[in-house]
Amino acid sequence: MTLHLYDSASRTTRELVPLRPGHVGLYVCGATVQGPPHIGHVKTAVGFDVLVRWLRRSGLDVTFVRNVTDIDDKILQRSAEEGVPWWAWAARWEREFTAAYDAVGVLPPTYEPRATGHVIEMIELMDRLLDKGHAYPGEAGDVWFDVRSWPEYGALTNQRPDDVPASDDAAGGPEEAGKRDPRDFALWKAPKPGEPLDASWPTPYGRGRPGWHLECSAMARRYLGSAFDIHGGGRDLRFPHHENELAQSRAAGDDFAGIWLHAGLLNVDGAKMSKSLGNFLLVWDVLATTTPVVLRYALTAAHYRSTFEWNADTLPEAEATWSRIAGFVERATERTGTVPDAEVAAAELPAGFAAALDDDLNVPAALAVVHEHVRAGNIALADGTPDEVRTELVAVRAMLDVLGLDPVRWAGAGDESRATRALDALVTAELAARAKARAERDWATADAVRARLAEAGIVVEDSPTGPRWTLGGED
RNA sequence: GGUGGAGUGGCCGAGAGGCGAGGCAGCGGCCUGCAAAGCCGUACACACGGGUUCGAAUCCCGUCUCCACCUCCA
Repeated sequence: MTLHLYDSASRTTRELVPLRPGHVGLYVCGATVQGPPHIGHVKTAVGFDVLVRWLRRSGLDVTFVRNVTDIDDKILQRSAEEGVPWWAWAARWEREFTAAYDAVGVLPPTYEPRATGHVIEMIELMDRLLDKGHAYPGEAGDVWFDVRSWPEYGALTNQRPDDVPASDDAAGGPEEAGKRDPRDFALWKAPKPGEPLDASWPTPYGRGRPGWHLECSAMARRYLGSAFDIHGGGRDLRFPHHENELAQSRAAGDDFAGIWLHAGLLNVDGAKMSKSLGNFLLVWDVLATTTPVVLRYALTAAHYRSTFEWNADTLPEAEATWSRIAGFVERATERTGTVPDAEVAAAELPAGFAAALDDDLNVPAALAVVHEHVRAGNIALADGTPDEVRTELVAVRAMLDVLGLDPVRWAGAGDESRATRALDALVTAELAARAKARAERDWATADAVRARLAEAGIVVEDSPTGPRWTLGGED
């Protein structure tokens, strides 16, 4: 079986057949950097990260482009309120997004183009649309897409053109003067009174700045070509953003995306996050209460297309499940020795796992296979041979690696620190005292040692090969 | 109003005509000096009402409820 994906344009599941054999071009709409990232942003990013990892693991060369929208109405407005140049405001939040993606293990894209760096490409695209009669300049210097000239408008979101609501671009403002149809949307926006001069660029139609939708069409073409394999984004972007992208690119003569992927959004306590409901979760606030890998696990564990229902149980449950998985990998590694990353990357994956991911990235079903192998590994650890333990360890790590969840990689270098070695020496001394007491059947002394260590956040577990210690959970 | 998605056991969460995915929690057991970890066992689950079928959580009709998008959205 090969990868099949649910294409939200045709509303069918389709086999991914790369336009260029062995290569996949992927464009994902990134953030408008107007404020700090919330967990919904990283939820979507983690979903596409699994896609990228699986494509690469399947032997495909992936060119992954994820844009940054670094200019828009809200950025101009917020930065003005804060008295900061708009470009400094955008750069600040762009760095925050990058840090948040890095924290949860989202691999960086091949390229991350900014809207403001691609005005030339946007002008070229507008020229093509103007030449073909699909765009026209408005009276105030804006450039509009002519919806009536494009009968396919509405195709992506299954709307008949007549049902498409009126565009609200500059609704009621003088900018709208000369608009031919209420549904026409802005390709290019003339500067509004009071906007900084450096927020506009010269064009053949006058100074102005990008309309939101234009940048993605222009940048996808620049880096992936006029036709490419997959276009992704959050479900909220289907209309108008992606509908408009599709219309302007196709009207300009580009084939554009082959498959459209839309990630389910994240609800908190049953409703969309909003500041007024008080259920708005910033990435940094969540990471103050848990570890990045637990957040990653929680966000990875649901299907990418489902609405993610976040509630108070989400993190504790993810923590419990993650501990089970990571605990096995840790114990197995202690038993068999470290498995080289290269061996993990080259290992054959269990068929059920691969089949699950090939079926529209069914991560929950894939994780069920992971758990089956964790159980088999635990059984081998109890009464199997080292070879059997190692086989399951490699399988589990290989599968988790595809999901961006290999515990060995997440454990990081901290375990080898001098502080850890010093702590190990002290704990080992304590455990030696406990072993002596146990040998003498002095349970009170033995339990006192264990209690003292527990007080310090150190968990002692006895195993067939002797006691082992770990640092306990966060709290 | 238009468009799309969803309702699965105490909770989370896949599946999509016949074999009870998986996880978390609970209960019983094994192991342990006691624990922990692990293992084994443990569930009249598919919103409601009809229908099709030898057989429906899955297909059809109807009803109810929830969510999202409809020019700020990931």
